[in-house]
Amino acid sequence: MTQVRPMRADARRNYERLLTVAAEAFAEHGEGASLDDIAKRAGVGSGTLYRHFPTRRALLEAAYVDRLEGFARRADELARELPPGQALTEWLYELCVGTIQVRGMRTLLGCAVTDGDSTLLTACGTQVRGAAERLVSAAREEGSLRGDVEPVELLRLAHGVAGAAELDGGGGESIRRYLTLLTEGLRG
Amino acid sequence: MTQVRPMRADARRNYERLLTVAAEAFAEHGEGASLDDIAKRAGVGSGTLYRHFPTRRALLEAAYVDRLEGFARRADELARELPPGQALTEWLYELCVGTIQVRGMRTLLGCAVTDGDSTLLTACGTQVRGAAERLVSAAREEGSLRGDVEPVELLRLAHGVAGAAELDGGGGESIRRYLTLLTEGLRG
DNA sequence: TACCATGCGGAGAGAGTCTCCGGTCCGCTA
DNA sequence: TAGCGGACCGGAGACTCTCTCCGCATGGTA
Repeated sequence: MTQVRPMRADARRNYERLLTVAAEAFAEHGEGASLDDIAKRAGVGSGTLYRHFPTRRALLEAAYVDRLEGFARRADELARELPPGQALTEWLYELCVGTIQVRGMRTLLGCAVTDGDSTLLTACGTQVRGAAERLVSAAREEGSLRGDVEPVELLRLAHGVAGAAELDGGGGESIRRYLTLLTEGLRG
Repeated sequence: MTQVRPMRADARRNYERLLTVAAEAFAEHGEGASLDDIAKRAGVGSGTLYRHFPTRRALLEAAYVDRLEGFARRADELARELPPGQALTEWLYELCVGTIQVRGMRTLLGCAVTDGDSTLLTACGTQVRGAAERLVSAAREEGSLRGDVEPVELLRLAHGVAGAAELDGGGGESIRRYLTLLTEGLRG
């Protein structure tokens, strides 16, 4: 927005390379992946990495914003394809799968669902929350979702379900199971 | 069990000191607390720390086994004091509170609920799972819990709920809310 | 072509982990 | 209660990772 001057060509190149490598590294080693190693694999000095991304968090966010935005878009797709209740369930499922598969994304999605302090993340957290709101209100209207659940509560519960499923080994079946329990409740 | 020879007095003293300090440090700084710092605060060299506890994990486990065992004992207390359904709910609540309050315990409880590779943890994980089983079967018999929930699933869900509540700020109210949603289900 | 701000890279300080081994001191025996 | 052997100690130091700093290279512009 306030990007007055465009990045120099070499800078832009390095920036992109870092993002690509970082996404791989975080997916592989989790969010603790070595930053110097990422720099090395991207063929740049560590100074360059830290200039573009002052903190580990900044890099993590930048590497995954597009996926986070992807979740938001996916919500609207599902809303078009399925009846509200199913769309919501399916979206939560995909959210959980994504959270587990891409190891570095766990925390990130968690934060996107909290009052963030990062502009970048806040922006796309807002998109995700917006998507959740649309799905939730449609499902409510249909009568398939209880009236008093806040969208953000649902997102946090999904995050929790992903955590639970991860303890199981993180397969899609575990996620489905825990989502079912959550949906239907535990009562006898 | 195969501890033929008792520890020498000074060794035992150091061991105990390390445990005390470690529990404090982990509670305060999370499981990433500096080990050398723990050694220093306990007044021993880092060599001593690593001799007693070869890995961070070993120390973390040793520092919290008693609390984990405490959870198991607490289950039986609650079973005596309250009707089965309530006892279960209350236990899960306390489990979540403990998980959040003692920062280092999060992962630990998670692992206690998975097929562990540590003898120490497996032992007390078994206690916790046993306690969960007793509460679950009582609640089932009473008819307040659906018949197809495995105790271990419940433990993992509780872990997830703690995660969700932590995103909220981790207050007791959040935990209660999420447990309620889980218990009653999300249906409209 | 020449200029210079933008951007680069990697040396190095700082913090943490973990090992190794010379030295200490506990606890047993006479 | 002195003396011995081995269990146990402590901290120096090698290694890894993070992050900063600054002399140097280079893309964009005139």
